[in-house]
Amino acid sequence: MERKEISKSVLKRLPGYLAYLKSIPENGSPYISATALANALGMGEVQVRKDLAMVSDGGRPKIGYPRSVLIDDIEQFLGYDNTTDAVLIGAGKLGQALLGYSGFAAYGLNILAAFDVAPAADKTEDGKPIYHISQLEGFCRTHKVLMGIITVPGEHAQSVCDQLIACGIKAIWTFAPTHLEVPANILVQHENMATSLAVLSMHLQAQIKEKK
Amino acid sequence: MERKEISKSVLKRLPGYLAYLKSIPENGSPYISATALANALGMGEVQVRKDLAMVSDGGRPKIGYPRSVLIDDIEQFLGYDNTTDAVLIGAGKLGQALLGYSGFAAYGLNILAAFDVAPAADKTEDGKPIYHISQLEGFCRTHKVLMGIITVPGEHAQSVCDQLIACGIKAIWTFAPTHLEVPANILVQHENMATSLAVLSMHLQAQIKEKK
DNA sequence: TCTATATCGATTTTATCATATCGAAACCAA
DNA sequence: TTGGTTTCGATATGATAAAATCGATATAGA
Repeated sequence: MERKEISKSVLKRLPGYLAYLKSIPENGSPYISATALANALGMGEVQVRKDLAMVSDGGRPKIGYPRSVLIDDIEQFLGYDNTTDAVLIGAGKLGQALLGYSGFAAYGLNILAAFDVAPAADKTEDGKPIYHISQLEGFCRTHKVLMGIITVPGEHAQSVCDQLIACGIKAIWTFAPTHLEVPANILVQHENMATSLAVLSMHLQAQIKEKK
Repeated sequence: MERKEISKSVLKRLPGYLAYLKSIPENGSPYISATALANALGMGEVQVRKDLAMVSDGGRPKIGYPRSVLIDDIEQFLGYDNTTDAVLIGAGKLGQALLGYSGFAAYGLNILAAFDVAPAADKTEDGKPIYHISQLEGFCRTHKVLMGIITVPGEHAQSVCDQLIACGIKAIWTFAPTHLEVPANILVQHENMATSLAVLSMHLQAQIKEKK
């Protein structure tokens, strides 16, 4: 399967398919059709079929896709097979929650260490080291880290972000509720709680209004 | 300002504007133009202007929008002015991180209490009560809670989700990495870490490839 | 007072994504 | 073998959002 240009919206749906495919019990048919997937996830079957066609070519009429092949194809496409290393800045509650979440391994993410301005301990409960922020650059250079995760309060996010970029980081995953200014070749993925809340809040308002 | 139909993509951008507007120091001009906002956030000025026109009409040529009025208008539109109550299920690390995050108040979200199958304590450090899951329904009914936050492991998410709906919940914010099956009138907002990671991972792969 | 300029607001164009339709391939049953 | 059914894959249509363009208006400065 050669790589094609892929739209971001397709990309965002792939993890959903993957999660569902993995949740299917081992017994039962080793095949799964795009139609079945669509029904299970409540989506249009055409869309699912198109998405799958982007990343795999194991589909056969009347049969569907072999489940294991499909899983492998999606994982390979998403890069879950070769793990990427990351550092985390801000060992507060959220930071520690992320550090302790073992599920990231399945997505090919490996958080090597955490950094903080005032480390409360030198290791997390799970044994991940916590260093002082001053050691960040040295660590990133020696381990060739390309991804940084920001879990500091909003007012320090930009400064941390600048430091990460200075350390050679190319991709940033931020949980801080502020806009980050970065050069063009750096990708910032903003995990935006405020956005989600806005959508939810909107829905509730509409519901309440409707009831009247 | 009467309410218009608004697209979800506009809705998702509003919190960004709001955060930036609030970050501007109090001194300086009390006015801000759509053009200035666009430059600051690295967006197209037309898009910003259109978005602002949806929620406010205080814009004047050559002047821009009065900052305070604009902030109020966006907040009112997003419903940040009247707080909504919520319950949180799953008092693990992530759950506690969310419980302890004081920033939600600014978004009009008030987490009343947490529930768990095995509460480790009866209160969080911040004084929020943690109850056994069996008390969920009674609590929701008496407090007329409409929003539920799910921070349990994936394998229990669907069951928790069903319970919440049975309690009269209308909007669900889930951090579990699984698809949730719900009736049509219930809104599920999936805070999808896997999706974010896919986007980041994709970017890194492209970067590495490019270098060769 | 008058002109120039910055900005808003509306309209049109373009691009992107989602949905619908159609032919081809593969299995199943008669 | 043959017809029917299911499913894939490709093409075409439609909807939605982003971008570009243009006129109108209010302020600043001459």
